[in-house]
Amino acid sequence: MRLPSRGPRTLKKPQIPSRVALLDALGRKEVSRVHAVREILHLLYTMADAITTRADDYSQWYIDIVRGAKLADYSPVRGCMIIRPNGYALWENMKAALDGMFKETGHENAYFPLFVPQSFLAREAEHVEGFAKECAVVTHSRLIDDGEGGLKPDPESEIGEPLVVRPTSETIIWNTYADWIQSWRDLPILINQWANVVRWEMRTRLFLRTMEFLWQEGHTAHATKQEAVEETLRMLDVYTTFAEDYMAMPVLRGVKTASERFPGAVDTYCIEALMQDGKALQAGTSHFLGQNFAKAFDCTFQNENNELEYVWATSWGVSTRLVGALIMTHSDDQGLVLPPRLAPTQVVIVPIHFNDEQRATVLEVARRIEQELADAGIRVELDASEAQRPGWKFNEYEVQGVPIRLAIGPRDVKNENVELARRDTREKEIVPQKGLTARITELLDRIQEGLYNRALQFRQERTTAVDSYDDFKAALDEPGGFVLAHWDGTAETEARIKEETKATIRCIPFTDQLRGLDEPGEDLLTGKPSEQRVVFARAY
RNA sequence: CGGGACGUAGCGCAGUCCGGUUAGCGCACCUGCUUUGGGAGCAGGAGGUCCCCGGUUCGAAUCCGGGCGUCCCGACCA
Repeated sequence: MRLPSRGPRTLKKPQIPSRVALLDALGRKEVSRVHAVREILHLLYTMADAITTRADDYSQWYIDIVRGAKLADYSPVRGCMIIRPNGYALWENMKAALDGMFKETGHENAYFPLFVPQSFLAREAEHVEGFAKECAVVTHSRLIDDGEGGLKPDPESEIGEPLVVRPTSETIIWNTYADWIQSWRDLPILINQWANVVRWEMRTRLFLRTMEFLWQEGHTAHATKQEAVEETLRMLDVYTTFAEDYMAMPVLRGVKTASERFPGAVDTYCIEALMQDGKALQAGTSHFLGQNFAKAFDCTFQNENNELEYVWATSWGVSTRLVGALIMTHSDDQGLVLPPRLAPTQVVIVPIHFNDEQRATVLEVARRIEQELADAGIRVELDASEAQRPGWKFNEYEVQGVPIRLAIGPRDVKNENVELARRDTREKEIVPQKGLTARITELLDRIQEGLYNRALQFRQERTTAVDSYDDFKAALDEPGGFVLAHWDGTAETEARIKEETKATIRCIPFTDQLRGLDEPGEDLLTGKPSEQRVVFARAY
């Protein structure tokens, strides 16, 4: 049973069956029972107020979290979402951390156009094939009265060559790089852009799959293959560090198989995370593009030996999908759980008082603590609003995933204590005001580490190595998650396994992650030789 | 694209079968009082082109025709 949560929602909950449907199900003579059934359902739908549990319905739980924590709304545009301040603050914190790491590794930010001439997209054969089916295309520049009180594109205003709303920017960027690069002295070019992209998708899942999303895309140009490959792997390392140190989300690193590769890439590397429902989520990708785009856009340079060579390329990106990954890695049935390093608010203070006199003394202490924490660089918020009562606030901040909550009431003022509640374990304790800042600084670190360890343990419990197809199928259901198995390297086998089990090869992992399991073997299905195990999973 | 359901206040719904007071209920919202250590109580209040167009009728949320939109299942996609 799914129950609606508090507050306005545009989301349609499952609807109570109509009278007609119930009459069909129960029989035409059961009119009174039909009324009773609908009455009961109606009561259940309106009286209770909870986030759907993960065990009950995982995808509904996810939607309840996103909406309950006010991260995003559905929009009037099908397939698009509205990122609310809470969700955007998370993305901003991710951006800030990543942007710093990009700068540290020598990258600069720039901005390229939203619109890509249609002909650009057609230049690289695999690239077109990969993206052509999901492009939004602009063909007109003007609206006119349609004579029926509405508007329509002015047929007179049809623009010459249609413009594609960028699904990714390789083409327009390489068209530009071709102008910028003549000599080996112009290389490398290390550019990143923060942007939105549009991919015309059928299904929507907030943050995980929407038509428009926000991301960063790095595009680099190099003089040698080796340098480009090194860059590709360097950025994969940056993503790994970000995922593990900031998001507290362990990831597997590896390279994609040919069928999962980015259209136009020579090699696609990825980090893969495991969500709580046992499904894998690609959390970031880094592509070695070889000379494919350089050739498509005739981008050459003269090397030190006065020879003309094509430029070597990389591109790499992460998107607002990471917000979805964050949710599904840590959150519980009470709501969002955020790692302190990314939490927009790390500590919330809730004052409790029964009269004006108490209000004054409680707030005085609360403000002093707020100031001390802020001075220590902690993101702290004092909620002194009288619009809601303390109990309501407790719940609200729990749903929103604030890592630490402090409650201060008259009792605490008198005893020079505060009540400290941590979101990750839901433990509460009374602690002295003295030394509070140091305690909280240390606790935030411990929470960050604890979340990572919990997620890592979860992943380890759901990573299985198997050597037979029967075991493989069993492991996908129980315990689920990542299944390490041998594969003969052919697309045919990969496709057949996908067809039969819905599992795909998430990556061919770097072998340092396969401690003790890096022996060669034989393919599950065909028995043909395999150099190493690959990671299978059902995926988002 | 095929099959099914739905469209009434910000949200969730009742009322429609069988046409007839001023279209109701819960949540949310506004005002006041009492409250406040885990989603407060009471009282008062505001909020509606009943998806749109046309028809039948003395009278349409309700019946009829057409249109639009949304959701679910399948197909497709990842």
